[in-house]
Amino acid sequence: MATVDTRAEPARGGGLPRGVAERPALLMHKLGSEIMRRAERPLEEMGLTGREYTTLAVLQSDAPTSQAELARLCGLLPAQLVAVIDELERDGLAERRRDEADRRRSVVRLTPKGRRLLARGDALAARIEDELLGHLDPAQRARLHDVLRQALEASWPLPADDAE
Amino acid sequence: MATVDTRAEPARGGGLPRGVAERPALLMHKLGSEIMRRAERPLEEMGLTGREYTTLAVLQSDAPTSQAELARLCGLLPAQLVAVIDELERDGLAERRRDEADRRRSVVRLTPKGRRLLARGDALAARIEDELLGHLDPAQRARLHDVLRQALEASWPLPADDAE
DNA sequence: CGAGATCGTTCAAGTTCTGAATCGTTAACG
DNA sequence: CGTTAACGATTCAGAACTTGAACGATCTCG
Repeated sequence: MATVDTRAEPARGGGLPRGVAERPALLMHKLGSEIMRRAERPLEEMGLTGREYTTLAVLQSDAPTSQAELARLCGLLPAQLVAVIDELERDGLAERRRDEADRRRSVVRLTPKGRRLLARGDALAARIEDELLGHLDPAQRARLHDVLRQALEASWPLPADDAE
Repeated sequence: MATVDTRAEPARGGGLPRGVAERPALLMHKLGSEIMRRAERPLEEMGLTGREYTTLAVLQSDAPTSQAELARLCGLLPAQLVAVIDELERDGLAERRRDEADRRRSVVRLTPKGRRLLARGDALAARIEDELLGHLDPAQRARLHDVLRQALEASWPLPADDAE
């Protein structure tokens, strides 16, 4: 049972509200936005948006064979991805190439510059992770990483089984 | 060191992309949105939006003394909260009362109906948590809950120290 | 009293999301 | 082969959301 028994208290100074702290689902959601909130400013200073960083990461690690697949992996609509790639290309971080085997597709590839900036983004992400998880030792952190990965990996098939 | 060493592989079927799975920060962010994504449809069926559910939760657990404080706790702008409270009030889930001690403020209180719907929302949240964390036993889950709470509680002061 | 701050609210401008329509290309199949 | 359907990338328009500025009412405090 979700341990929500909260007898409303005066609501102290600046802390995390109990209404959130007591509810795992809200906690997880808030953690997600907190990470973005913290990353936004520094990312912007290196000329990236959160979405662009994610896209670079997926480009490097998953080598998608089309924009449609890239969009799916990034959780974006194809129409949204167009603007992202436009921007990455404009900044020389990635480039489109027409797939000669199937000329409808354009394959997006990281440039060396894109790879370098992704590395800087990863360093930033690691720094933010340190800020948030400073109270955990490396083993606990690795464990948390596994738990999160399993949670998302196990739950992944669902988005597809859109039976309606 | 962030373990990102990824030699791009063919990008399998529907799974979680490696670009995300390997990066804790992206994982946490994705988990946050995945939760919302899953909650949205069922919440809508009970007439709530994610934001409204969060607001009900904070109302019950933190008893904020003004809309401004409620907004801060919910991570919303006061101007955004107006629409949320309008809607909650329209649905009979909460009500505004003018604070007689300081007549600028309106104190928002849950109605019994609001409390009941919040309980249903909590049940839904617990169900989604089960889906995502089914692979953890209760002790591990409690541990995860603590870890997340600590991460956010420790990091909370920062939003305030806007020294620029 | 009067200057300045605070609270809730409204409004307008900017941004983003979303779905439909389009164009070129490929696949299916009689 | 030739026609029809499907697919990939793109554009576009309308809706939805965010954000900051401005407002009227109210409080604080010298």
